[in-house]
Amino acid sequence: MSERIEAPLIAFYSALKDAHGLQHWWPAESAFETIIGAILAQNVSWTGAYKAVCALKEAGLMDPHLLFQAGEYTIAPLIRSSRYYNQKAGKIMVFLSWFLENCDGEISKMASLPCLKVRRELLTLSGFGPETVDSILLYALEKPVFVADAYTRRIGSRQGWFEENITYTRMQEFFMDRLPSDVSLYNDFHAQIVYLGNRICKKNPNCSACPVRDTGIIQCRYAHNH
DNA sequence: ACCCAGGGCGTTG
DNA sequence: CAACGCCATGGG
Repeated sequence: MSERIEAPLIAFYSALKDAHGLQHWWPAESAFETIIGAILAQNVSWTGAYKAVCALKEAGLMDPHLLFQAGEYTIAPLIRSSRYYNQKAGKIMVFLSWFLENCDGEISKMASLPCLKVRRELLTLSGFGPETVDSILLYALEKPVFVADAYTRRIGSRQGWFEENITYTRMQEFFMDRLPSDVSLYNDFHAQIVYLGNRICKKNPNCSACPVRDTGIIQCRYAHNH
């Protein structure tokens, strides 16, 4: 309850923002598109996920009712570039079933439901884990929910903030306990972590060219062989 | 040829 | 509980 604000964490974020600029997440034309994008972006590069988003838009299907009517076997080939496209086509249908049933396919209704209730319910859907659900809450519904991920774990542990094997929940609490409840801050903080995480070594925590600690000036795009 | 990307689930030991 | 296998594209 005593949410004291920790300056070092803010300073870390500021260093990243100063070095790389605001990331302007989530790139989408609508909140619904953000949700679909969050599903398609699971464990794949954003370029692949974004191509799939565009394919759905070009097919005129970026709409809850039309997408649901199209069915998973129609959308699967459209989203090939998002990698596990058969699974993801199924996940989209699973979400749409919930969305149409509980919100009539209207984002405003979803946003007006209690955040924790939505979080609980989405987490029961097959294919929707904490990161995807929290991304939907933060980036589509603009709820003050901090999104953690594999990069957050990697970077946070290299910073000495927590152990590498920390759970998702505890990692999320680490940030929410130390940051003001600010949607814009949560938004760009996670985006900065992803930007940084994308260009540091996955395997070598001690890579001298990976400037995770302190400034955030990037030198290592794991271009060298360890 | 390799590595890895804005995860999550099901199955083993 | 951890440690895997599975899904199955595309860019560097």
